[in-house]
Amino acid sequence: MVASCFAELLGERVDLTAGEVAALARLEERTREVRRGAILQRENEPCGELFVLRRGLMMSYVLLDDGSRQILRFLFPGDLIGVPGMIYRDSPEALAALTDCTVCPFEKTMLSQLFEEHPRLAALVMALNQVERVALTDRLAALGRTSAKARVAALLLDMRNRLRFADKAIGDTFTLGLTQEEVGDATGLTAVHVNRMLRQLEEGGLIRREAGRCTILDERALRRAANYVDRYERLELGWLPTAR
Amino acid sequence: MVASCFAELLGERVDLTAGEVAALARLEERTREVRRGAILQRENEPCGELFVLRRGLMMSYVLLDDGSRQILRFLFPGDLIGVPGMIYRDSPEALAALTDCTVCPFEKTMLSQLFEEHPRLAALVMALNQVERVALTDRLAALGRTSAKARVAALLLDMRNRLRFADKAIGDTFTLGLTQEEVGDATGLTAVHVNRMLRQLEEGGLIRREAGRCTILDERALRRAANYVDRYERLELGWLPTAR
DNA sequence: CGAATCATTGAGTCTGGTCAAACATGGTGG
DNA sequence: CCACCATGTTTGACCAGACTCAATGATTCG
Repeated sequence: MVASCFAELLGERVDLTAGEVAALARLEERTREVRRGAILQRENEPCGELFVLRRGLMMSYVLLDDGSRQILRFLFPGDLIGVPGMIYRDSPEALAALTDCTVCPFEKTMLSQLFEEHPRLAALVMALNQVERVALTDRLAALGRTSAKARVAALLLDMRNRLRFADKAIGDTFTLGLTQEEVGDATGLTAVHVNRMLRQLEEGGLIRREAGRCTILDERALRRAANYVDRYERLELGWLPTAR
Repeated sequence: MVASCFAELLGERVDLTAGEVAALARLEERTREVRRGAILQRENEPCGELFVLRRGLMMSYVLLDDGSRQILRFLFPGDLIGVPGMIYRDSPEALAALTDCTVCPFEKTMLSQLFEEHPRLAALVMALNQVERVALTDRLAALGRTSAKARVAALLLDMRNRLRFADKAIGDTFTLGLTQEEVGDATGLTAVHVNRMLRQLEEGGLIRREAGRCTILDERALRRAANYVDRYERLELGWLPTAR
């Protein structure tokens, strides 16, 4: 096993030096197990720590007054999670495990140490923040201006791509690992309507579903229906400072 | 005039050293004027530069296939804009001026220099990125899970707060400076429906409108209607590395 | 003063929500 | 192995919030 899951993720983008790898490994010295369904961080409760997600699938979400939930983001191994804890006393979002997970908690002072000692890593972390930011604005535009069908299609494509990033063996068939209610909470729809949209996509020959697995039959058409752009591709990182 | 608009914004959060102020001033050595209505950066076109917004109100937005527009964010003096240009060759979002503006373009290599020489500023920039990220997720939740009235109310509160941040003299009355179509494109509604929601807020005694100005009559009720939290307040920055 | 942009209002439509029931699935304990 | 329960999926009938289209006022600007 690699020393650091986060280093592995960053290593996809740039060649890390031994010193950088060592610094990143320090973020993952401790581990904690989180059971499927368990809540790692509740909304509006103090958040002293940040985490690296090492294993499993998690989500961040908020609950509204009327009890409805908006899922903000799905979290994959290598993701830095609970980052808003860096600047707020109480967490603006909740973190929960969708599968059994392993997380590595670390103190926020570790981050400032990273910034001092490894400017290139700091810049890289900020670059990945930007990727996340752009992915969020894509979803914002989807919620504001696209149809229910397009939002569901976009979610399927995004999940497939992110699952594939972790497991290169994944092709056009994958296990979504979400209930239709969760898909609805991510796309701003009801579970019932998600079901109808999945059916439409299936009837249109864009996807096939069987036994909890989903196959993308016509990726081009699905991308068109979804207005989807993969933001994790083709990053320009030539401007990064030199490694230390 | 202060050397740097960005320094002024950061200076609201921490006491900057002379060296830091000087480094920030280098981001704003050049200036460019942008006319009201002009587009500084088109979507999907190469974006070589980043900018500091020095004067005026701008917005970032995306256009969808069907011609509709989603406004992602309104931009105020001191904001770093076009940041996604840091990692993508082509801009994922457009930038346009809502009033006559002054911007300060700078190269992305300037950023890496900042990261190397001023780790505290790098951390601070990242912290402000997080504020922006959380503000975006608030809007995501609003678009996904709240009513039209709530979204319009949230926009009013947010614009008032951000205008007040720049001009402390602003109280409960302010000039919104947006057309109802722009409000709609920011909230995922049509201009017609925005008009009806404003009317409802006015009839409910929450706001008053006259001659393009808006007065918040019952801030508590408006906050409640909007589910609004000001994310620009109460940041915890004690963990920042020491200044250089 | 005319043209253009923006705000307002009404009538009718449609996308997506609500409610409720039936159906599938999988895990559990007897 | 099977009955049972909990959870999740599917489907139908109906409803409502938000959209569309269209017309009329109000402002602003040249």
